[in-house]
Amino acid sequence: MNFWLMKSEPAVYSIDDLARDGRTAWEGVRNYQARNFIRDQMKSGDGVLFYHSNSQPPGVAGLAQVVSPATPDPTAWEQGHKYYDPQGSPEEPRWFWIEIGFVKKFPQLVPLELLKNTPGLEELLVIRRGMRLSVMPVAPEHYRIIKDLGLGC
DNA sequence: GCCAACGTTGGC
DNA sequence: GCCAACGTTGGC
Repeated sequence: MNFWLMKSEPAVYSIDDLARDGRTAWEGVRNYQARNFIRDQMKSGDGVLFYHSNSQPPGVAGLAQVVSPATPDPTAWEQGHKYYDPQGSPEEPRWFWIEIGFVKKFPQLVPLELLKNTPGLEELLVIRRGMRLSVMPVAPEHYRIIKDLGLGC
């Protein structure tokens, strides 16, 4: 079982939206490194930290889990779609998505600032300068620490 | 709104 | 294959 952090702008899709929908397809990943994580490593049951980016303040808003295997992202060949990519096709898919399911919204958001100041999280990727991946791996120990912070343990 | 960091594109 | 230009991300 692996653990991940996935970024979303809450103005676009928030943890509350996920709570309402129950599950959602993570469409629109158009970065090869993130694509490779999705396609090659994400498995049903993997734990997900749902991160709110571009918000006040940014931080981890709750927990989700992977609920589907990776499948081709069909928005890539929808002409006119925001995520349309003319270089892909159903025969040779270039981009993939997984679906995530809602697990829990934290009673209060774990702000980026707290992640930076929590001992044991020094190596967490999301606090690194210039780390812009929308999907990134999280060490099991880091996941546990952040989950405990979020749940108030 | 600013701007640093980074990925991608495309001319050569 | 190099690298400048450009677009995007995302914290501040």
